Amino acid sequence: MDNIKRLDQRIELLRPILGFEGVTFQQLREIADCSFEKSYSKGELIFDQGEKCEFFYIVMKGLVKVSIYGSSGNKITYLLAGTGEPLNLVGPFTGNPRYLSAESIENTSILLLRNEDFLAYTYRHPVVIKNIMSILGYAIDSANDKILDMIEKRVEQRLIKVLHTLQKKFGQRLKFTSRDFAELAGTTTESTLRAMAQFRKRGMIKSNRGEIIILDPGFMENQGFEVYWV
Amino acid sequence: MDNIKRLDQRIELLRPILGFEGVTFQQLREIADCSFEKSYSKGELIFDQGEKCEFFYIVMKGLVKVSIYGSSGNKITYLLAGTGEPLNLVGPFTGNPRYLSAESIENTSILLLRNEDFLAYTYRHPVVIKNIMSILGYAIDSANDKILDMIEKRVEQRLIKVLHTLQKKFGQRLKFTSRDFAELAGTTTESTLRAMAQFRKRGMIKSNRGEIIILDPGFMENQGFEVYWV
DNA sequence: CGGACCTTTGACAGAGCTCAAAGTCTGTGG
DNA sequence: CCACAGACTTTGAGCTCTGTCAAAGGTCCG
Repeated sequence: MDNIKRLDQRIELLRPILGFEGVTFQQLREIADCSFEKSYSKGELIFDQGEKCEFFYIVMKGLVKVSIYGSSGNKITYLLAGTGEPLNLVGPFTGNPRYLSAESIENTSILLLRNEDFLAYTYRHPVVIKNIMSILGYAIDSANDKILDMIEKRVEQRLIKVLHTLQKKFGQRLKFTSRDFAELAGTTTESTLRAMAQFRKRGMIKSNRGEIIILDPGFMENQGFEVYWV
Repeated sequence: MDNIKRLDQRIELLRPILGFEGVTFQQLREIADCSFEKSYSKGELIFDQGEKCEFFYIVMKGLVKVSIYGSSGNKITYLLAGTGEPLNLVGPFTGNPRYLSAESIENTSILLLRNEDFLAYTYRHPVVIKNIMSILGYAIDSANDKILDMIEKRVEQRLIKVLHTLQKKFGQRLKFTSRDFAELAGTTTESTLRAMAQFRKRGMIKSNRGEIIILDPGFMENQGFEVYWV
């Protein structure tokens, strides 16, 4: 049956995340049972800031950008979530709106769980709570780190850090536009393009429309750069 | 007995925080029983970044500044914790080091609980988990908001926002140095001093060494400024 | 084909960081 | 009780990074 197959897929998606490894198949099945899927095409809005949170979202396929808009049209990217990554860890607990919006940047399918279903389950597994706390800790540390970088690092250095971060997560071929990089580094598209021109001159990268290829992965590694958490 | 009195104090400290209201006296007593106190004089380091976390810290009396240091000596303040406020919500769950250090900025006494004691207790009370998640959510949103403000707001505006925030928390008389304000707004002492000179000219504030008095609280209220979470 | 989006580059201006020097306050220790 | 070192405040001058505005060409999609 196709339905069974689908359920299996969901179970395999859930198992490796948040500490669900230790959980029995039967239990995972229960939770997978009351989940459902939703598809979004490239560029579609998944949720917007200020909306109440009713569901817990996990990316099944594709790529999602979670970001924040400033009052003068600026935007920063807070999280890039791929397969198996959750979009909103806090929301299900409070149900309250957050200052985050999520947008698919590829064709994406999302697994949704009602808050209650996710929570009922979570409360029974301390290790899941622990892992969520740990992730939120990283998120906070990373955000604070970015604030510091805004103060003491220049655009170029922040961009190298962004490239390094993305390389660790996605490999050497990064299919993002300069605007995407700018939103990650907290700068403008123009400054990003200028910096990229520099990097190209130095032989650090190669670039086509909508993608950057990192030529010398070792270089950034050796710089002693920390990575952000995205 | 003095000991009984002390225990009562601790219980009264714990009750209003994190959703412990609903908890019976007996249970609070249990947890207060295995806590202990520690005193720090002004300017003392309570914990440093990179240390493992063994205890959950709550401020009993005084004021604590939780901050992060950058590689070139910069520093930003992440949290100002007064009576009843916890210093490290994530630490007890993971035990892992964070990028945070805490320093008393008044003579302070802290209530400490071993991670295990705090957690054992917490896991039994979903409302506590929920409240912790909620606080962490605010912390993340606030940090992201600060990043946006670093991009699109000028030093003056960020400082007004900081003053507004502190006013809400501490009232019109703010006993902080310009360096403290700078660390909150993500700028330098000099720029802060210059901005404060402006505010003084405009009749918004009055200032002495080590304190700022906000003269027109309504003004900031009406500006439609959001506040940070500190 | 046309519009939308992305890239590229130039010129310019200004916010604010840095360095510097001097004055003021405070509390610690002799 | 006084002196002095350290911390805080104040203000100036200069410089530079980078955001803003602008113009033009390339690419993709409907």
